Amino acid sequence: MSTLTTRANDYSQWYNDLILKGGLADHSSVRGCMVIKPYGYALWENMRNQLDRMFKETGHQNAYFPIFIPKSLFEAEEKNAEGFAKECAIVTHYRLKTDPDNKGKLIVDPAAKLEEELIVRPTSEAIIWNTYKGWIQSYRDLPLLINQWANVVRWEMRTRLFLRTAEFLWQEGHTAHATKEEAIEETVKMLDVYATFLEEYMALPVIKGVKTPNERFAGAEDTYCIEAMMQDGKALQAGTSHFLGQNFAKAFDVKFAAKDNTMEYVWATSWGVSTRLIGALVMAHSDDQGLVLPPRIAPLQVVIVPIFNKDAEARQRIDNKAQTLMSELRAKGISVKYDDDDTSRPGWKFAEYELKGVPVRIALGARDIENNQAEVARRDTKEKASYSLDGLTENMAQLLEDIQQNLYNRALQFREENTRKADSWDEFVEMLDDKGGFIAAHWDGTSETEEKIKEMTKATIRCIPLNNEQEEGKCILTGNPSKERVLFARAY
RNA sequence: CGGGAAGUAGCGCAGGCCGGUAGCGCAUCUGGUUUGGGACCAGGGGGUCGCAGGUUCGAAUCCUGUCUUCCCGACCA
Repeated sequence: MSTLTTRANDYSQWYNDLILKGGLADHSSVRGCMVIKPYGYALWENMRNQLDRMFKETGHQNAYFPIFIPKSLFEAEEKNAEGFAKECAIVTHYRLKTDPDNKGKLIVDPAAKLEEELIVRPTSEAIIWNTYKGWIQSYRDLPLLINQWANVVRWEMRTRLFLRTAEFLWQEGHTAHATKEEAIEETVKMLDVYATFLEEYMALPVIKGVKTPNERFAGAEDTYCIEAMMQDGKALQAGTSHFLGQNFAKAFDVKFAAKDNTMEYVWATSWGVSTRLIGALVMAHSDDQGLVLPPRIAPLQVVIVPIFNKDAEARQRIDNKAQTLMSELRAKGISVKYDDDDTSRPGWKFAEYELKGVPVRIALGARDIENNQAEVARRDTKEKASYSLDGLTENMAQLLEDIQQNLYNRALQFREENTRKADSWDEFVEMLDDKGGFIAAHWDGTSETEEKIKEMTKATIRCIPLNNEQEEGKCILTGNPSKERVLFARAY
């Protein structure tokens, strides 16, 4: 019987409790690395499968590149290398040997030093563009649309389960195009894919936008992003899509023969989302009773809990009905579990499945069978209602859709309520400290001002929203002229 | 890398100041009664107290060193 920390009491602790007690992941004995447990991994698989489908529908293919990147390749694109240099794990040796001074222990064999160090990939542009050089000769080879599902390592100072771990799972798309326009189009297209996925499957509304130069991916010309709002009013960058220009093509000398027989550098994009999305999901929808998972990606959509009593015949009737119901639901493509485990009681199960965020719970007892009904509880609102057993399957399919929609609406409403305009510095600071959330404010467009605001308030420019309304105004800090508002927030 | 906390049974913790050979709750196992919101009774099992030294007749406890993890900052998806 575990009690969860409440959101109001300690939001961070609540988040940690949910991940650990909800069975999504555990800390491991490796600093900053987590073990993703079956339930968490099932969630990731559902997300991954859907994204993978969407990538393929937009013409991409999967491939796999090495986890190690020779240092000389890694440093080829200077800005990219610089950006990641301070958080890289590096392989320097390839062999251990027994310690002559300490039986049973191993030491790194100094004789097995590598000629050239290998970088454990923090991102794969380098190794991929080094490979693309051999794949691209002509405009006929373009566009090249590749995605990879992989793990990467970033040696972060401070880690948090799912939100920032030293090793994480992600996908990284790496595409090559003949023209700048086409590459930009791809960048935006994939941003849209991400936004669609988050909104339709994760029930999480996002703001699409462009990063300021300060926040741009190392080596990119432009970084597009989707930003989501968590329940504590902080922003979370949920995905990025980069227009890389010709930076990597130049660094790795990837040219193609154009139709007019001239040699040109290839245009590139890269885009990714990671297991961080699971953190976003948890922080956006869950409550003090546990996880709340959107039906479309929940590992388990419906759980049937039988309420038995001493009456063996009644037990048989309940069991039969539950089995029938289960196969009907499965036939409709709904994932369902019948929990007839006799070692724990109904009340325990109710609490457990609430903790796990299962969207719908059906309780079935002798009383229900007699009345030809079932008690249905939805996780999002915790409402309970009696449903007739006739047509229950169809109603459950509809209920799952309703829950999906409700979660989205709720998150959208929350974001709208917590998005404000600030027109002066005092107002800006007050809103930030008082309410948090997104603040739309004028900014003079300089990195210096952005840095200063960050230092003073810890708020960063999350993005310049796409299709942003143009409006004359004055920078909240400097008073210099500005043509549009940008979105500020404190962020994860 | 700075600041804080913690390592004792699977999990959560007490014991430590005042040294005497380890305890509580949950979980687990056995038997039984139960089952509409985290059941109850009875019995049982499980720990070289993070690691290495030292002090002592004797160390979870005192001393020295060391490792690790977590939390808060700076860095980042």
